[in-house]
Amino acid sequence: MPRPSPVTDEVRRLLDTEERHAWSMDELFQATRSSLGSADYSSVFRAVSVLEKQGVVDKIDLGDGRARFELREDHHEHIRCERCGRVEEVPGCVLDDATAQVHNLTGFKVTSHRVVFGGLCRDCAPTPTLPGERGGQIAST
Amino acid sequence: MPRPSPVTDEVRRLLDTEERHAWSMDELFQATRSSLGSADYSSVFRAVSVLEKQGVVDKIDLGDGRARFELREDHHEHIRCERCGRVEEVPGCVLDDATAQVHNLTGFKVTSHRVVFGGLCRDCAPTPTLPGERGGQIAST
DNA sequence: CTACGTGCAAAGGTTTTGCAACATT
DNA sequence: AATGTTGCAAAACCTTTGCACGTAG
Repeated sequence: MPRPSPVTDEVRRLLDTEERHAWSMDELFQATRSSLGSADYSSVFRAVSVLEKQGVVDKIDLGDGRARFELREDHHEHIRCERCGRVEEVPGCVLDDATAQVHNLTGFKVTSHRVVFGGLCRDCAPTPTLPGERGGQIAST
Repeated sequence: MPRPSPVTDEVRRLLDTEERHAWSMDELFQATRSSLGSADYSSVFRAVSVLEKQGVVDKIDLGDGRARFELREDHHEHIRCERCGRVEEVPGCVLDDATAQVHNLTGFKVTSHRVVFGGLCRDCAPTPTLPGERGGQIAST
């Protein structure tokens, strides 16, 4: 395997950095290009795709029209500023006390929340012997 | 204002129908075209956009890559079958007992959930006099 | 030579917009 | 005439893929 993988390496390094969460493809692309001087969008895309397949990173959708990626770590939710788009992490699982909790944990003034559950409907669930049980794709608790 | 607005009227009628929730643009388009015999995608799109601006419908993102629309009614979440894509409503706010609750309410075998809070970060929140406090929207844009 | 990472270009899918034609007020 | 609705076509976005080149093993 070719040794020089500047793009892939840099993408991995960036993701490992705690500075930012939920990187969008463009942010990752710009950052990589900035670090290396140049880089192609598709290369960054493929690098991230590989990391995703390897289970190293998760692809998340915050509802702003672009995919975001971050290291697969502890379970947590996200909070996105409706004005500037800043995205931060909401540590732990706060599906309980919700908003108040979130405010305490992030300092954000919570104005909305969006929840989407995933599962198998009545028609799909009763399937004879599930191949291997599909775990939560997007998020799980 | 022109009286004949077949597309807009039909879109509105369809949305008023309880039969389906979270219509995707394509579903709305196909249904409208089916009812009227013909209709243009952009016309349906604009009709929905107007309804959205008027606050009659909400645009929601279930994370499946397409926008969905439904009448702005009581607060509720959604659950989407990971196999067939069927989307149904999860009545009430179940941010508390979460999964168990959802299962009881929908019959779906809940395998995942995705939560995204929206709000104003520390830098944006301290803005002079907020227009009128935004209630729990759905956040998009 | 073989395998893989990269760059370049282009394709796909969905969401938006420009513009002219039309019908009703 | 004025205005809002449509249809048709094309643009804008973001995501994804095909292909050829180049390098290290």
